[in-house]
Amino acid sequence: MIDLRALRDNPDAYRDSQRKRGASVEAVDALLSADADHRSALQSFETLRAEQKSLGKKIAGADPDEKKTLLERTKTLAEEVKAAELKVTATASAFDSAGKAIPNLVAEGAPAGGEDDYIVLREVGEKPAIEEPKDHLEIGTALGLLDTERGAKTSGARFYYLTGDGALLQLAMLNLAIQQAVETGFTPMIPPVLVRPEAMEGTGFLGEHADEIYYLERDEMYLVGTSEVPLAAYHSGENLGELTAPRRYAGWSSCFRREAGSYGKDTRGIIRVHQFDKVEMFSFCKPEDAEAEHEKLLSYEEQMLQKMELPYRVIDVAAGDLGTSASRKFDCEAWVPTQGRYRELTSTSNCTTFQARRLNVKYRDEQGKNAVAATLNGTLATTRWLVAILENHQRADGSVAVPKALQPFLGKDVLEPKK
RNA sequence: GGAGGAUUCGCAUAGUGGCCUAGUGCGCCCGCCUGCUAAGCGGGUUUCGGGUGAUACCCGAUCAUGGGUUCAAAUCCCAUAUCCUCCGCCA
Repeated sequence: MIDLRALRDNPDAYRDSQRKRGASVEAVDALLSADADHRSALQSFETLRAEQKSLGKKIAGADPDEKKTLLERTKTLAEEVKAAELKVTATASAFDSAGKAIPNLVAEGAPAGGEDDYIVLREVGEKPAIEEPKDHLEIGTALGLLDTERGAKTSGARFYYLTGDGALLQLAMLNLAIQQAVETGFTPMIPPVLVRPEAMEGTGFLGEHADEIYYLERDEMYLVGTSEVPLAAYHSGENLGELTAPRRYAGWSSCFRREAGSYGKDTRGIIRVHQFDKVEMFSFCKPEDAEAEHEKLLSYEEQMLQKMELPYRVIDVAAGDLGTSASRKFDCEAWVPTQGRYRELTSTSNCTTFQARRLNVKYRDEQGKNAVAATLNGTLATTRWLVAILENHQRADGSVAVPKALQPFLGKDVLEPKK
């Protein structure tokens, strides 16, 4: 939910933002007029209601004769109040949907345009020179790390088993991510992955992502596509107090995505799957600290990528490719040798107060007033990283070198083909 | 799956149709008193929205949520959610 007061003050900023996203500029004016309608309906209701209340008070203390005449009047008034209230309900819901139609205000520095209009901020690391590289599926299968055939047998396309050292490799990576998160002041969390509609709604995923989400109809619950959802909802309806430093959480969870509309895309291997595991960073902070916190989250992501010894680049995602809640987003993309291109491994978004306004997360500002907090999220490791690790660290003899940082967790420095 | 109980301000509680403008205690904030501290004394303290780009003032909503009854609902009725206790089933 955007800041309505800010929109009233400066509608042009929101029109510009919509333009940058390639979204509807008219939506801003639709919201403004819905707001005006709602406020005028609210005022007539409140006036009538005030009259009704004061009459009610008179009746309580009136003598019988007086009471009778007063009752005559209140009866018609009760009708009017009811009608006015109905109108308020209607304008409120129109206003509400008009409000939800507007995504977060795009940050000033973010590039305008669509998916391909990102700006490359930097490239880090050396792309490995591999003659005839094998892809991660071939390597993973040969080394007994990965079994997509049996995954499909059990659960269908886009499911897989991580087996043996493959399972250990993922656990090692996620453990390292949690360890790093704890060292940098995050509280580790293992959250619920089934959530109620309010949690999904509050994080803004039921809008554009609705098709992507698994829904359990019998229980009215959703399977989360990221632990961002339960982490954001963790403090919903709460006041976090002074919030002198960002409140940071690192969630470890399985993530579930329907991948509707991606038929034929990335069907090979585990680049795009229905279920994967992830360590996700999530911060609550003061709005004025959000930009600095965003840089921090990005730097933690880069630290993890460097520990995995992966060549990567950082992109500043264009406005049209931002999620509903994000005002700015940086992705880190790792080099994938067999594809000859960079693929997204992490994504960090600054949601400013957009998400927190929906979830009703507040803090106490310097004047002691309640104000809406800012939220940010970022990826620290996911199953997809295994793709980049296997492909970049493959060696001519068919083995895969284990990044130094993972060796203590894995107990070995190389993954050999099984004999 | 079944039976019962609960849900009121940050916390604990009072409140069974109009005198509830929701009381009290704790906590918190301001002040007084005190050579310090504690105690004591006085005052303030739900949240959200509108009037209204306003620390004052006025109005409305808010007693888990949504409906209903009524001129009038924290209070009565219905549904839902959550928590607790017990019974059944069970990985």
